[in-house]
Amino acid sequence: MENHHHRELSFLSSSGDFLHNNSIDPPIKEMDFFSSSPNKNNKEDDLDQHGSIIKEVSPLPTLLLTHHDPVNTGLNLMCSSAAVSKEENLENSETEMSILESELRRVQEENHKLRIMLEQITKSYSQLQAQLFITLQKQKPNHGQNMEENHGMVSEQIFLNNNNASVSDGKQACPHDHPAEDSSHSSKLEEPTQDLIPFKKARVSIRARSEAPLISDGCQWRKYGQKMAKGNPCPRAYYRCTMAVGCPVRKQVQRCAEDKTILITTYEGNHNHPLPPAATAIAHTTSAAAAMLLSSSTSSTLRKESATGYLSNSFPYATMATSTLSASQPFPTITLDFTQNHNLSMHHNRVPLPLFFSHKLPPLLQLGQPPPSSMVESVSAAISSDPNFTTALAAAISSIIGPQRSGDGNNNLAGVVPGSPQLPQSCTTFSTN
DNA sequence: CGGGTTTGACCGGCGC
DNA sequence: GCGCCGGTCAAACCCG
Repeated sequence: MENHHHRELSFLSSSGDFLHNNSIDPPIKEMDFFSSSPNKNNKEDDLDQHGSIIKEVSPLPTLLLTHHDPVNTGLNLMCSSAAVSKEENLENSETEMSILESELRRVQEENHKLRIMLEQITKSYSQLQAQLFITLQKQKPNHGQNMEENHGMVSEQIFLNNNNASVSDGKQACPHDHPAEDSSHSSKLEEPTQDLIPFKKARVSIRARSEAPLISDGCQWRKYGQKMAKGNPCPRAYYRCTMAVGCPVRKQVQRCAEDKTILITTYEGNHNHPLPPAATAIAHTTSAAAAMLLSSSTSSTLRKESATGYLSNSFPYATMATSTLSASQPFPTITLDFTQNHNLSMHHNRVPLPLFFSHKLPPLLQLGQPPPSSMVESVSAAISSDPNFTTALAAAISSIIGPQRSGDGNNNLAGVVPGSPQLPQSCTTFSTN
């Protein structure tokens, strides 16, 4: 667990470093607040002599302070120069003090902003947890009531599915959707068994364009089967996670029948072991999607048009995808469609890859647009173009907070990361470029 | 030789 | 009951 936590920190830290290289605006420095970069230099030492106050007031790391090199340089010169008179030293000290004071005020302001941001993040996090908790509670009490609720859910999800086409072009023809099977499958949802094992059946689908036969998602997979699916000339491959013995996570990989450049990868289940950062982030995202799906399934309050917003609030790069809910399949499924981000690119100047996909996923770099020349530029573009950057930060923090709180069993939002069996098992479909 | 892939067989759910 | 279909198993095969 500790090791896992360390990995999460490293993941975020690296992101912070990328951000730090962008000298556009203060939020970049705010990300450095979470950086554990051991950046020690003389300037920091110099500041330490005067800066006990600074350290008490603000926990901001040295990276933030080192932005103001002239101040430190002046200190060094002042202390080392024997030719400077006492008066000049005094004057310089006063000047320096005023500079430090203004610096202190600025840091305090940034600290205040950080606090506000953190509060918002915590609030959103709590809301999501509460929503998930309510969902869990609703499913336990009496099945009779749930039957009625699910009855409503069925009709609603049928409604949602009927609107899928308008959200995701070409998706109808994909075997995952089977629009023609709506009636038969929707009737299944009325069965009590759906109430008994709803989590086990939850699925999330993500579609994207990819020439690669498989995407690298940070996990290790072993192929255990391949089948020809009805209505699709492309075979469906079955994989299971081999990162730990007995890990229940499985995934299916299949190309869309209509557009074979679209790769559909499906994840199912919760990992029972620590995950590498990339896989963790994906697991968070997919689990959030699954949680959202399950929440909507039971509460009947979440509608399709809010699905993307729901996801983008907790995992902002879901805004790159079109979210759709469907009850047309044997398992309730949510689809994150990344095949349409050429539209998004009109709104996001250069939409970088989801941070959590990381550089380990080169295929995803081909999402319909030229890849950024560097992660620095990617993140810079994200900052400058993505108004939801603060929620991106929230996602990153969630990936840290989640594992830390796993002990209490209630605080894991997306809980997929190591062992949170009480949380919904997700099945996510990735389509990559 | 060990680990991963391939592929036909098998199983269970579902509709007719 | 039968057939279809999705999902899984496991022996054979491949590869480094």
